[in-house]
Amino acid sequence: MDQMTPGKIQRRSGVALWRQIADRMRQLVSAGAFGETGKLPPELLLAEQFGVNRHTVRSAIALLVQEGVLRSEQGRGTFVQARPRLSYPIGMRTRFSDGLAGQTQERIGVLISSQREPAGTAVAQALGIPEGAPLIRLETRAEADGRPLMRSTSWFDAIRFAGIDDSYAATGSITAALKELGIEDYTRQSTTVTAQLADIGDLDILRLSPGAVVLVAEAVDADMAGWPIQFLRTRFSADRIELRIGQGA
Amino acid sequence: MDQMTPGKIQRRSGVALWRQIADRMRQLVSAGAFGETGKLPPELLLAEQFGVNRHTVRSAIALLVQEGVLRSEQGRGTFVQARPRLSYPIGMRTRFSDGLAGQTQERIGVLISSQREPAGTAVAQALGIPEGAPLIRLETRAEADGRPLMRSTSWFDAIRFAGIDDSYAATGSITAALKELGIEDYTRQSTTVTAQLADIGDLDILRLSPGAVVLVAEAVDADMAGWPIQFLRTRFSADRIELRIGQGA
DNA sequence: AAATATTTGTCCGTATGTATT
DNA sequence: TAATACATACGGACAAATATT
Repeated sequence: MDQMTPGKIQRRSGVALWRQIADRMRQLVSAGAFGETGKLPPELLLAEQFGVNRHTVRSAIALLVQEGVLRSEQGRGTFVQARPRLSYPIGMRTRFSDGLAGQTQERIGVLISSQREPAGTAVAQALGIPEGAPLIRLETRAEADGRPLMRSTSWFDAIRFAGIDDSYAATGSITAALKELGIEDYTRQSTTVTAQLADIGDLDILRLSPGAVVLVAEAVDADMAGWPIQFLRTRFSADRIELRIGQGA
Repeated sequence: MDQMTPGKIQRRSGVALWRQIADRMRQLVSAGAFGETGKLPPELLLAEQFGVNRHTVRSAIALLVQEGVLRSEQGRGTFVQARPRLSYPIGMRTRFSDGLAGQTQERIGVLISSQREPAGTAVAQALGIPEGAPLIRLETRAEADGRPLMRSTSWFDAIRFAGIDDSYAATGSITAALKELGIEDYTRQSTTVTAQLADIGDLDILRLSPGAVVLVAEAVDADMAGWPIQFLRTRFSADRIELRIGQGA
């Protein structure tokens, strides 16, 4: 498939032309079209390729500039601003901090909220505990390069892991928090990956705009004896990340 | 997160209200809201919850009916039509036919097109061959339960695997086609997963509507000696599938 | 079995938003 | 900036099919 070919835009599809074009251009940018220089064709040429008026292309570019994907300079042109996708390894020893080491400068894990709640059906099954058992649920967000990258919801046994919310808040890392609670090591037991349109919470927490895509990974971690210790659901901003399986992960 | 809460709809966002509502309802359906019966609240109630007119909700429902997600019956109500997500295992021995065995009735692999082309940078690197080396590219589509589930582009060394297009067309299976060419067994070497909005080709081949999401898996298969034999890029309709890693995959 | 209430399907007209010229 | 065409969204009214009493 020729990635440079803009492709036809669909009218009366319920999505405004300028938004369709913005979505397509976001794709093109993350696919590395526009080459080394990152310079986009002039607006008039883009308008012609998409088969729309220049005003419509300008609306699309305005959104992408606001998102930080593009940068416009009067008289010079429009340029790609975004960095390449981060590569997130998934495997037996999946850990956020290790996985992205070397790919990004600052990495910050922030505790958004924590609360106690009884185990629902899905979580209880994943953790191998009775339904209704007391759990601690952590809502966290992680940033890379100064922008939100993913948000996670994780569930722990409230008795065995009492105080993990405070430990996480202090360390900003699940691995470190578990270590404070006596878990020296753990492994990933299973991971399930799906993809969706970003929901309202994603738009807010990950600072996305409507129509953005999120990768959703649900995983179970177990201690070295094989007992499940946490169930977590992580939502990644799909534009910024790829999940890598195998290859020494 | 309360899955039943419709969430706020944004006006003037470049996405029509009926499409935002359709996207949200598609999510709710695949999250298993609407319970065992699969019966949706009446249009008037939905309209009230979303804060729009009944006609707007009807436009959203009309799209989902056309997609096969919902089914409307005059006088009775509107019901969930979609089946649960298929679960696709990713691991050393990933194979389409084995992976989905037992989950779906009919499974058909169709050859859309094939052609010879020189190796591009990415493919050459993945297959460990010189750039510009002759390749055979296969475009295929697979259906499950009578609806398109995924489409794949795969690249093979044109010399070693001459005639694989005919073999695939005849058998409808990569595994079978490779066996005809003397490859008795092979393993998955690596997989990379991303997610995007469906592009024009996806909309056409997978029969999706604009705003749909696709899971993209890029993988390298190697023979038992560890030599790469194929590079493939598979695009799954994200609504219909989840990728499962670990757990005996 | 009959009357009533619910729920989806269709039609009208009008106001606003989007895209082009 | 203004004029035009079309898509989107709303409100109301009624018909048709089904469910309830």
